[in-house]
Amino acid sequence: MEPHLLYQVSEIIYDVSKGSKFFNNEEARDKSLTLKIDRILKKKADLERLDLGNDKRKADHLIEELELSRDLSQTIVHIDCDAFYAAVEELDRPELKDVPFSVGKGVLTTCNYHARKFGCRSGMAGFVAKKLCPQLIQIPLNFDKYTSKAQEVREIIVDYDPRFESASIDEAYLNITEYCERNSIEPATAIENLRREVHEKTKITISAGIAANTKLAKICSNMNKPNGQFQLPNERAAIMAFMRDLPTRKVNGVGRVFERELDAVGVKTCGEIYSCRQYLSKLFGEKAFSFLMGCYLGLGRTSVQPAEEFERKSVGTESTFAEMGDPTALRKKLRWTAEELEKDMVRTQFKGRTLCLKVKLHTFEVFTRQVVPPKSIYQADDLYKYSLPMLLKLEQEFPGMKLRLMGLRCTHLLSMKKADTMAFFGYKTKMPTDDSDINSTSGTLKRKLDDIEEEHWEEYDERLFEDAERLEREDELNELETLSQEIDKRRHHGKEIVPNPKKVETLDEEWWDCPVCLRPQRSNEKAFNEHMDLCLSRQTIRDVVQEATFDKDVSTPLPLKRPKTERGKIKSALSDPKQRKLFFG
DNA sequence: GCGGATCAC
DNA sequence: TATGGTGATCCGC
Repeated sequence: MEPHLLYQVSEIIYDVSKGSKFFNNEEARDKSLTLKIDRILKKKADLERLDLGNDKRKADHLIEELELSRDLSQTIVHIDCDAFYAAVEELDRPELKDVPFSVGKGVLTTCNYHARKFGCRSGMAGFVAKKLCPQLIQIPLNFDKYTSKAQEVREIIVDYDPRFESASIDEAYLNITEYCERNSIEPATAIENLRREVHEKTKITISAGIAANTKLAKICSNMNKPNGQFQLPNERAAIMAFMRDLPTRKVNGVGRVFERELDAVGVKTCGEIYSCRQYLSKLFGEKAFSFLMGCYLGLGRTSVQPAEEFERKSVGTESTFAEMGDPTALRKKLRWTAEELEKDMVRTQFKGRTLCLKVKLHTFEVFTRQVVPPKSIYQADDLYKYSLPMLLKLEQEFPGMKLRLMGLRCTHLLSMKKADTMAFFGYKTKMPTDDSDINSTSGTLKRKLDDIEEEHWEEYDERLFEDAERLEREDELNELETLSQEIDKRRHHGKEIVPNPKKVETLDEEWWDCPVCLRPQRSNEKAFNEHMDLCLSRQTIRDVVQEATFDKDVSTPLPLKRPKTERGKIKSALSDPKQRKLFFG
């Protein structure tokens, strides 16, 4: 975009935004970022007076170490559908092709390239975009449509890498090393074919980056966008040269804030990271330090992994609404939010051991509060019961508060998928391993699988898979009930939990120290007892898990996160015809 | 472990 | 008139 146009765009954005609550909040955030940067600069000035020889050696040592780990043997590809939602909409409504339009009401989720010429961007408020481009057509989201289109694309890329990794609905990482070898084809040619095939079959254009690892591939897919590709050779010199002049912001993980902070200490490009290496760890922390060293060297992950194999860490829901201050209305909204979350918890088959309430005030300030209920929960009644005290406390903290958003999220998840839970609580003698074969699967599913193997998968009736799923689900529910009771017994030392569903606890000013965890707790007797129960039960769970999971060594801490079981993998594989094919030859 | 903040899409 | 939802991670305390 031309500089003078760019200026006009930002001027318009400023004019329509200034004075709004949103804008005021942005300004406040900007101010605090400026202060943070001042602190960073002062710290750097202090460091400059010190001898940082040690830090420099530490950095150089890390560079050496990282260099040894450099793996140039893999060919990784990042593919990215161009303006995906907009492209899908255009297929249904070809008349949109030549006019600027955006997808998403209120805030633009994405927009086509015509709209971008006017300065419209994803994430922009609808009314601002309309100001920039009065003829902009705004259409609502059709999530189901995008999901099914994405599936069409995936059915093609699976032929290039059956273990591809979905990074989001419209992005994927592939490892095509083996594909290229097997077909004696150059990566660039293979990806040209892939892009052509995707376009022919789905009418979606995609951009691709080809490089030695995921970090580089992701950057490369942005180089010739839209509908283009870029390959960075798997050579150290080429990679170093590429990174040297690359603005830090281009790297995944460097956002608006980190870019500004780095800029302030004189780092605009990844190459400039090197000259600052002795400061980085003290200025930005150890994690950021090694991340930046990886950026300087152009290192990244060389493995890709199906997304289903990643473990989920939270389930949550949130929504924005017209400013609301009436406590009764807020309770009603909380109740509704709890009901929404229950649906997601059931859908994903999890209970949560902690519950997090998020609110956004009318000023756009965001606050979160969390509790650990005395048991893991997922039902709306429980979600509401345990989040209400947090809401009440916030009302005390901000008298007369008005909200524009409310959200609930469960973390420290407990999987309700039977295999996981059984293994977790020691009902299986051996933890499933990653590469265990299909025969290690037990129960209903295995029998079904044995049957299937005798037949040809393509001829197998889809409904029988559903039957298997349903049978298994019934099994799970029954066993889960038994298991749940067993767990509760163990967790509470045989004490009965007395439910008290209606009474809302008041928040006392007084605090007592819990004798188990030694932390201050509300002095309300019931709440205090519940908390103590939890503290005790945590210890009990540790004991149970250690007994069940480990032969001798009980020093390992509570494994909150467990590897996904083989059974889970098989189930996800069965839901995809291409992968099913892989399983059965 | 909690709450704020950042980041990606 | 008016600025999203979901999930992850890191830091300071």
